[in-house]
Amino acid sequence: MSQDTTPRGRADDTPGLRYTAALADQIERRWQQRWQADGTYRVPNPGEPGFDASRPKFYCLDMFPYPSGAGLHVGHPEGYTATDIICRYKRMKGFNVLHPMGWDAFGLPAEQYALQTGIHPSITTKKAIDNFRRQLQRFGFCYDWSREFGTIDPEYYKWTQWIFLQIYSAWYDKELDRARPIAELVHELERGMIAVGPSGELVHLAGGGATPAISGEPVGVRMWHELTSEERRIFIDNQRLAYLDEQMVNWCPKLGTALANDEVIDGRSERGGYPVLRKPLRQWIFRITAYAQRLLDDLAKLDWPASTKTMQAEWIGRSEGAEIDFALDLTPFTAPYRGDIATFIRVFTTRPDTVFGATYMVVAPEHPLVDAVMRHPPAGADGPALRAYVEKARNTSEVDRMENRQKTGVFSGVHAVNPATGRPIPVWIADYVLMGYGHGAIMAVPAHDERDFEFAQKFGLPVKDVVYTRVHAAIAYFAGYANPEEQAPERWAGVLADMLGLAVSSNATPEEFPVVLSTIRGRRRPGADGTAIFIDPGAKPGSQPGAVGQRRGSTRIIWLDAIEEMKLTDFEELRRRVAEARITVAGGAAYAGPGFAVNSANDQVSLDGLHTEEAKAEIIKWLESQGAGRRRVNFRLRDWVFSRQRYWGEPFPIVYDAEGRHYPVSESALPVVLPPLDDYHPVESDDPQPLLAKATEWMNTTAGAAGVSPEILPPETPVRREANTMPGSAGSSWYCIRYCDPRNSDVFAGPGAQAYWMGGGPGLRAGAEISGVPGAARSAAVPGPGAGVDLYLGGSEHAVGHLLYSRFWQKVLFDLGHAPVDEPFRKLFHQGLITSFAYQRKDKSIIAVDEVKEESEGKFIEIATGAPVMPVVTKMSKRYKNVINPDDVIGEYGADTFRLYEMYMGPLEASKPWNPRDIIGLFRFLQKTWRLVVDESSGALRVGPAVDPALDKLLHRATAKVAQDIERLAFNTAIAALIEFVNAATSATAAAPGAGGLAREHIERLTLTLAPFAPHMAEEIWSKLGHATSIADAGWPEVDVSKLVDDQVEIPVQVLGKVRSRVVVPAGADAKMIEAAALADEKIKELVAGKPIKKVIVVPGKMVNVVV
RNA sequence: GGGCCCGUGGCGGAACGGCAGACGCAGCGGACUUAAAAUCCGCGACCGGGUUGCACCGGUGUGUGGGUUCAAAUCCCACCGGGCCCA
Repeated sequence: MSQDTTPRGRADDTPGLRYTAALADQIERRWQQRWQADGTYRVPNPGEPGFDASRPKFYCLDMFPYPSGAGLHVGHPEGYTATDIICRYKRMKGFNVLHPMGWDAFGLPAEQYALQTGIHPSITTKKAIDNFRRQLQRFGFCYDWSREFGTIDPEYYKWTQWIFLQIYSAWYDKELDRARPIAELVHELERGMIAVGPSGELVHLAGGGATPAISGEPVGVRMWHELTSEERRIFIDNQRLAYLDEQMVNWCPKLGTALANDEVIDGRSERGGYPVLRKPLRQWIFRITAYAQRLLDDLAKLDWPASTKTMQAEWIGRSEGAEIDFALDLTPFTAPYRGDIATFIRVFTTRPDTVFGATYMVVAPEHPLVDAVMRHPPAGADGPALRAYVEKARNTSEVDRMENRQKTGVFSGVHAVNPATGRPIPVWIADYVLMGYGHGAIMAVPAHDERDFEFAQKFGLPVKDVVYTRVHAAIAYFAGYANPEEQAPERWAGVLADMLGLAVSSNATPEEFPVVLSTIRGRRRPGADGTAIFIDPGAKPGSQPGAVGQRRGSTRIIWLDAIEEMKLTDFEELRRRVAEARITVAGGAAYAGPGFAVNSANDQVSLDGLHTEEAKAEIIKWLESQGAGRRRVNFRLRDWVFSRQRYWGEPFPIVYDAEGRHYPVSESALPVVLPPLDDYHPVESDDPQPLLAKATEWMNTTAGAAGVSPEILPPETPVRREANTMPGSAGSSWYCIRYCDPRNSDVFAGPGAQAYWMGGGPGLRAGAEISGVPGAARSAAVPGPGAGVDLYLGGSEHAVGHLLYSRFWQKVLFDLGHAPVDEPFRKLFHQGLITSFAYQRKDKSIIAVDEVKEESEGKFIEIATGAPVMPVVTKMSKRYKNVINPDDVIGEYGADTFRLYEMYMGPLEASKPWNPRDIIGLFRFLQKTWRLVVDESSGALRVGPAVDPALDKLLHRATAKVAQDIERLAFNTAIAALIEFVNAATSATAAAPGAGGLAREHIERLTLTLAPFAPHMAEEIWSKLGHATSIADAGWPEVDVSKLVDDQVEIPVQVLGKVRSRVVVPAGADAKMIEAAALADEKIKELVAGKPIKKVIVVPGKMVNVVV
């Protein structure tokens, strides 16, 4: 207990056994020790002594914490208390409950601390863990601490490295749509079932390897036996799910480290303000994109918050469209260099229907064409300007480039040919196109893409309409068919406005425009011809006389304004704009939505008049026939860069030979243990160098010493270890599996343990059976109810990162036959943020709570200036001095009160402010409960002889409500129900002082119902009741449903929806009886007297509404 | 700019489309006490009528404006305000 707090409820004449903070502390510590000594919360695995196979399983997981040096804050126990309550409840309901805890302990803060102090991160981390564990245990959570581990434990990260090797040794078979071991790929290559395509891609040969020599294999396809060993190696490496590639990193030479995007501000490091360069670095990358479709599809079977699913779906970002090849005009290049340059630019577009409107192209500064252009600047390019631009752009982070307010770019000097129009279009280089998306190049359709439009406006590039909205189409029709009278300077705009108004309000299609125009022409006799078009579908006929006229009047003004916006001088100009396909420019913004294709025809294909979806299908068909494009699904999801240039992470089980070829460390040599460093200062260097490279002795070794199998490399071969380490998300991507079997030293988790805790129970087929069963694998193991973690609780900030990576690892392990399910977390829940009060100045800046005083009731001023400030709710922050330390709160009230308070604050998912004033209410509740059942001076139970039937009903109802509310994670209302009962029981026993207290039966039931929320007090009372075993093992009290209903119910009676009276009827009364009772009521009779009763609505047991 | 979520007493919050404000805090009143603390009991949205004061009666109330419905805090539309995510 900290010294600066005052325990509650202490006074001179306090009875010795009043529930004070001191007593709470004594009770809580005593039981915590007892639970630990007895192993109360240890959960055996299948096959272990004490395991009861007849019980269903419940796996409840908290997102494990990063143990920071600052210790727990009040946000941690919120989620942990919630899961603790559920787990205790489920256990009482007869489940085998797995509820583990551990540490996500690799990470930057410990490394930075090491840099300042020279203390090894493992020392600081272990200290932080000890502190976290102590704090958590003080809450009395029912974790099975025997399963605890940290991601930094070599016995754990051995298996993290092992999983990396599984991913490294796997490839994705697109035919079977699952990952398979590389060995199987080699086998199929050898048998001729798979061959290598012209650009090194994998080609499945129909008919297998039986007749590889017979014609039919595509040109350029080579068989395995035709490849050199080096070619084979490159092919295999390109198929791996973990592969090496160059990726740009934000390298800060001064800090000697790579920085995350958000650590770079305006090209300088956030810390220190040193220059940051974009440098390519060879890094390990996971081919998560191979799983994009499955990661998207499988969201459907998860019980997750809809918002989180949406975020993942958007992150994966599936879009359907086409890949289109634009031939390059190579004439500007001098002849000898032409062979050096690709003959076309490939783009991905979601709007192939707009290809006729592609008036220029843009490639990213990193695009291969740019390198070619810089090597041999073509005639039309400004070489120096081009180099300067590319240089600058390549050193700007993607985030900065995307935020780019002003479009920048430079002409490459090259032209491409639009395959649809056959016309040459210029190719520009601009940083608003990213190399990472599509193919790093776009066809620019300025009329129908916002960014392309901006760019075209800035550089004076042509804009061509190829999609019309209904309005555009109507304008074009008018331009073509207006009669001379309607073209008159004083009339054309008015007629056009009427036409647009009618076309839009009637949803007219272009074919109907002639009717629209003729209707307009005859509008002096509106509606006379009875055309459907004229009738406004929204207006109720006859309901509002004049409405149609008024509507048309105001509509006309709106359209006149719109026409004026287009700044047209006269009808001739309108006609010219339409002819030049430049209506969009006049509108001042691109139109990116769907519409009707226009100006989109060549000799072979015409999209004109087709709606966007039809136009897409039509143009793709044509492009495919020309060999210039194909249908394509594209994902926004990028492959996962898995290397970090840090020290405090898992080392890779990989070594390189002198030629830079990589080899895996064999399983038997794992773990590859992180070597100590003399000091943790990075080396200042322009050349990106991971920190681990400083451990030179460890770095430079031999294949044998590193543990590479002699079958792949002779033991004496000198090798260099991989100097990068894995990211923080490595260890957290599979910890949920390890908890099933945390001490297993033979496998990452035993199949039986996994099948029980992660699978659908013991009945689910073991993982080993799944491996190598093509096609059948996934359908056989679609997780049913109970598959995966049954409840995973943690903050929504992990909605994409951690939660997506874990799903990916789980799927890989599943595909390879190592895991029984392909989704780790069946049900997910996010607890809300706990905020705190602070104060805000007039200028909206936040001021710390200790710099403010309350001048008068509800009026706060800043002490330094006397200026008034407003109380606001913000995140807890050291800066605002509004951080709450759980240790202090427990010292003042005890852990049971803390738990109750956090659960009572509001709905679990809502963010809610910590209000110290409110805690006392929950402390009083516990005190009252204690007083109700325990004599404060003797400590004996206050047991009354008789069961009070009224209380009996109330208590059964409370138990039922608490159970119901726990199931739906509504702890605040569950606690309210408990408070209500205790209040009622207190009144009842006070009213009958002779009776002595609650009946024993009631004390038991109340204690059991309270147990999940306030386990220490419940355990104390439970033992006073004479039970020798823990209340954790007691059964949840049965509810007698007959006690949940009353004989008589009071039903409100409404007249015209307002409550006017109430009638008492028997509980089971049917609608007729209730209606009769309601109509017989004096007040109701009076109110409806003289009025005919039109209708009586009766909701049995609920209410009556009389309509007169 | 786009998407999602949320606006209920002085505060935190309750409320399967069916009695708005459960429960807690703060406040007020009473009991107990020499007194206080603690405890126990009670009151608690607003306006009007009524009454010495109650009781009671009528009306208005869930950010604003509309709509659907016998009935709306709850469903739909628009707006205002706040939050989160993406850009």
